[in-house]
Amino acid sequence: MKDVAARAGVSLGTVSNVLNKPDRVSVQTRDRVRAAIEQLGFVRNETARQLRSGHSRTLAYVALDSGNPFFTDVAEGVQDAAEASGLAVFLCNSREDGGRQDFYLDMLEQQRVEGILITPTDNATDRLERVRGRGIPVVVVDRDAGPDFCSVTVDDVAGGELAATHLLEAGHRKIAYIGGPMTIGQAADRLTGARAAVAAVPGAELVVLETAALNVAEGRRAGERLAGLPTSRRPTAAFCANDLLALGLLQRMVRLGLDVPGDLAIVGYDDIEFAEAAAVPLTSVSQPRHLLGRTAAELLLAEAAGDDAEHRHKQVVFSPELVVRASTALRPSS
Amino acid sequence: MKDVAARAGVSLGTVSNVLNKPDRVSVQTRDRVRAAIEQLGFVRNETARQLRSGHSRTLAYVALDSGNPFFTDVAEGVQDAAEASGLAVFLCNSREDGGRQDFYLDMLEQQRVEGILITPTDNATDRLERVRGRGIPVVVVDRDAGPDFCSVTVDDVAGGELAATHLLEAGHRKIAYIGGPMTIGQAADRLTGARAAVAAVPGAELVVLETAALNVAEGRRAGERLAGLPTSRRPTAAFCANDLLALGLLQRMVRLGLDVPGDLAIVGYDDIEFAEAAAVPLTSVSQPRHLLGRTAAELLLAEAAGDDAEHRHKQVVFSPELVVRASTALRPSS
DNA sequence: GGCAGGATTTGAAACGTTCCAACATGCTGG
DNA sequence: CCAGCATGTTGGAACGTTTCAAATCCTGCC
Repeated sequence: MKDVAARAGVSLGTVSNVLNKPDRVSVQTRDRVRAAIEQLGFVRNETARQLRSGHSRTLAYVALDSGNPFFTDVAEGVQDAAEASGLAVFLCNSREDGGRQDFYLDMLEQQRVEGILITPTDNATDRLERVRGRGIPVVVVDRDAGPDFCSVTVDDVAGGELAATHLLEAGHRKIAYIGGPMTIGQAADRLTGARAAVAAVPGAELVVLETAALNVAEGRRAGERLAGLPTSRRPTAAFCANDLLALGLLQRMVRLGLDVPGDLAIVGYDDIEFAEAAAVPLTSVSQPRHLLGRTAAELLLAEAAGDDAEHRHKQVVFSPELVVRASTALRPSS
Repeated sequence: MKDVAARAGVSLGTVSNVLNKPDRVSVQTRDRVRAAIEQLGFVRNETARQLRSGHSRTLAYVALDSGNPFFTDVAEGVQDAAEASGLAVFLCNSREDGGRQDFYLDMLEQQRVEGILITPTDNATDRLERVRGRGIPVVVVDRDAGPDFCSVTVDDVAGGELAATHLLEAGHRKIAYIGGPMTIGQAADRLTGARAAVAAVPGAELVVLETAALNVAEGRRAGERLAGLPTSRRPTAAFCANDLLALGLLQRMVRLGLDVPGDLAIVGYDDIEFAEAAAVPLTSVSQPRHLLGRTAAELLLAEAAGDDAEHRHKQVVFSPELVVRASTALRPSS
C-alpha cells in the first residue's frame, strides 16, 4: 500500500480512503490511485485489515460429516448467504469426532471468526457456551440446543407423521419403522411422529426395528429380518429414518427377489440425490437443506450485528415435505 | 496478552516466549505465565500472529463440487495432511462456475493463504499463473495442468483399460462405452483406455454412446437407447465413465425388466459410496481419493517450504483399481 | 570480591492496515 | 475582504503479536 501511495503521489491515508470510502476522495486522485493499484498488482492484505478493524469478515460452519449430501447442501446455503454479505466461510468437518470438533473450535477462536455455525457432535452445549462467552455468536444447525442458542431445525415429528400418514393412506396397516439408535434425537422424533399417525388409524400397527446406526449396512440387515418373517406377519410397508437405511433395505429386497413396492413399500428420509437414482426411485421426506443453511447464516449475521445485550435467541423450525416416487406407488393388485 | 503479562508480572516478550519457545523461559516463570493464561482465558490472536510473522498457517482447497463424494473424500485427505502440520484449511466450492472460482481466488489472495489446491473449472492456467506470481504456491488436483504446475492425478487411460479388460475377460465381445462430452479430458481418456483394451482382443467391438453430461439423467437416457436395440445387436456390457451414469443406466435396466448382469453387465467409475448400495452392487474403478488429497497437500507444503527458485514441479500420477461387484458377475448361463 | 559467560528477561521496533483529528484549499455570502 | 464552511488530504496512533538486540541476573571460578 505504501508503494501504491508513493506511485500515486499521495499519502497512505488517501489510498485507504480510495479503497474504503471512494466518495470521500476527489475523482482525479481516485483514478490516479486506482491506476497505481492496477500497475503494481496490489492486493489488500486482509490479515492486516482484520487486525486493525477487529472484524474478520469470516464465519465458519462446523459440519458433522461432509460426506453426507445433507451437510454439503446446507453448507452451500451458508456460503450463498455469506457471499451475499461479502463474508468468507471456513468449512470444517468434525466427522462426528468430539476431539476434532474441539480442535476446530479452538482454531476458530484463534482466528477470531465473526461467528460459528455448528452441528455439534454430542451435547457440547457447555463448550459452545464458552465459545460464545468469548464473544463469538453461535448458531446450532439441525439440532435443538435449548432456548439459549439460536438454532435452525426441521420438524422431525412432523416428518415422521407425514411419512406414516402417506403409507396409511395407501392402505397399509402393518408398517415397520426402521431406525436408531434412539439416542439420536432425530431417529426418536421421527418414530414419535410415525406412532402418532398410526395411532390415529384403528387397526393400524407399527413394528419398530431398531438399528445400531443410520447407514446402508444396517438397512440391509433390517431387510433380512423383514424377509425372514412369514408373509402373513410381514409388514407391507417400511418407513426408514434415513435414505441410507432405505437404500440398503431396497437393495436386499431386490436381491431376495421381493418386489418394491409390491411386497414392501418403502419411504426414506432426507431425499438425498441418490434416492431418485435408486433402482426403484425412493419416496422420501425432503428437508429444505439449502434454506436451512441460508437461514442459519442469516441468524448468525443478525446476532453478530445486533446489540449483544438485547439479542433474543430464535429457534427456527422448518417443515419437511414428502416427495412421492415409485417405491410407494399404489399396488395395482390392491 | 498484555493482561496476561501484567497478571504474571512479566513483560510481553516473555509471554510470547512461553507461547513459542517455552524452553527459553525458566520453569517458574513459565508456570506463572501459564497460570495467568488459564485464569484469564486468553486465546492467541491468530490474525496478529499472521500479520507479524508473515505466515498464515492456512491453505485452501477449491473444489469443483462439494456435492460430489469424490471431492469430499479428497478434501478429507487434504485436511488430514494439513492437520498433521498444524494448518487450517479453507474449503471452497466453485460449483463449476468460473466466476465463483475467481471470487474465491481473489479472496484467498487477500487472505494470504500459504498455498492453494485447486481443481480448476475450465482452462484457468493463466489465472493460476498469476496467483503463483503473487507468491502463492498452487497445486492442481485431479487435472493435468502441464509441466509448470505440481499436480496430482489418477491415470484415466489405465482406468479405462482396466474396466474394459475386465469385461473382455468375462467373455464380453460387444461393449458399450457410455460417457461424454469428450471435451472433458477424463471422459476422453477413459475411452482411450477402453479402446486400447478392446483393440487388443480380436473380434471385440466397442460401441460409443456419447452423453451430454456425466449425471444420472444421462445414464437413464443411455439405458433407453441400449434397451431399444434388438437383442442381437445390443452390447452385452457397458462401461460408464462415471458412477452416476452407471446408476442411471442400472435404474432404467431394472425398470425395463432387463437383468443386470444377465442381459447387461455394467462397470462404473469412481466407486462412490452408493455404487455398493445400488440394487445390484456396482463394479467400479476406484481412485485413491483420500491419498490424492493427502499427496496434493504434501506437495503444496513442500513447494511452500522450499526455495522458490529451485523448485521442480512434480506431476504425480496414481493408478486406479478395479472393484468387482455383482453388476459384472459371470453369467451362470455362459 | 570481581568477573567471564551463560541463562533469562526486557523493551521497542516492526508487520500492513484503518481511523481520526488536524490541516489545506477553495468557495460563499455578508 | 474575511469569517465560515464544505471538501480533500495528511500524519500518526492504534490493532496484538513476534523478533532481536540489549540489559539483567546468576553461577562458578580465580
